[in-house]
Amino acid sequence: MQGHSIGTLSRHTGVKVTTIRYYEGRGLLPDPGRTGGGQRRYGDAELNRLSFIAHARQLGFDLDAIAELIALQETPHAAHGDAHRIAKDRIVEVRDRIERLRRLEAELVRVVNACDGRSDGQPCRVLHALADHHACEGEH
Amino acid sequence: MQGHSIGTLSRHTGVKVTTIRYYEGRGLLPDPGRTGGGQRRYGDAELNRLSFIAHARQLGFDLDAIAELIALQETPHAAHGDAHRIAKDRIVEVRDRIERLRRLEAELVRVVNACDGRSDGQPCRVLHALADHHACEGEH
DNA sequence: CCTTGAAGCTACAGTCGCTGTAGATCGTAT
DNA sequence: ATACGATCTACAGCGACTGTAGCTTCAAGG
Repeated sequence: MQGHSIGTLSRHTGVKVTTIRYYEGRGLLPDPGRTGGGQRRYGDAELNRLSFIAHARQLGFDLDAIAELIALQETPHAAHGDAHRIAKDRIVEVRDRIERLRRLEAELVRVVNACDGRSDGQPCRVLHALADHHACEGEH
Repeated sequence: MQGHSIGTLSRHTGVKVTTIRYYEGRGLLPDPGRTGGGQRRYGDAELNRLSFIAHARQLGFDLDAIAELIALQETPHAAHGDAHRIAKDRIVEVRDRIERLRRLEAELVRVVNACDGRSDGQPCRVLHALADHHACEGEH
């Protein structure tokens, strides 16, 4: 039977079979053709779309954003601004997340250093430091 | 009636009322005393524990790790090594996450730059760049 | 004392993005 | 013809909550 099976798509994209079916249910992939026995068969267009979805997911776009990007692909007009907006929003999100994680790291280091190197009978300072939010510099 | 209501605890810790009840169900908070009418009343010990949980959550510990940390608090012996291990594991996780996000940011910037500044009638390069994983430097 | 309105109660469904299961059927190589 | 892996549907479960419905209780004002 011609076309790619769902497993072939999975192997090519690294997206699990169950996840592909889930994407179909979410409307991110069109209903594919079926064999006489009811198994899905895909063409290259579906393979490309799935690659697009997989890559966008790896970049942290959520499925709604990806659906929006796909819709933009279908209507090439006026897609410029919108696609940029979505991608730029994502950059802002990522930068924000990096910043917060950096503060987190500093705080965790503080917590661990509160006790490191000691091994006397005292209760561990790590636990105390965790309870004590006031010692944090800046919010997180 | 003496003691803090669940709403008071919520206000002091920033943890939502429903979340406090959820923590109770998960065993992170003990079953509190109740008024004659069945409402929860808390003492300062519970308030402190909830603050601990809230702070640890902000630092990204999951509820299982927090349960483990609480158990360590109850048995001060031998808690040193374990508490340090948990916290240090978390630092490693956070650093790893920062690194991956940094690669992500670079990739997103690449995607946006693929088109930025142009506004002719061409289909947007952002969408093309998103489909094209091969152009990524390094994995993500 | 009585009313009112906010706050609390339980129980359960929904969120997101899958993942895992059960039990059946299909496709293909030998 | 048979065996065996791949695929099918349908649904439950994950983590960490959040939201809803339909109640009851508490505390303050009149």
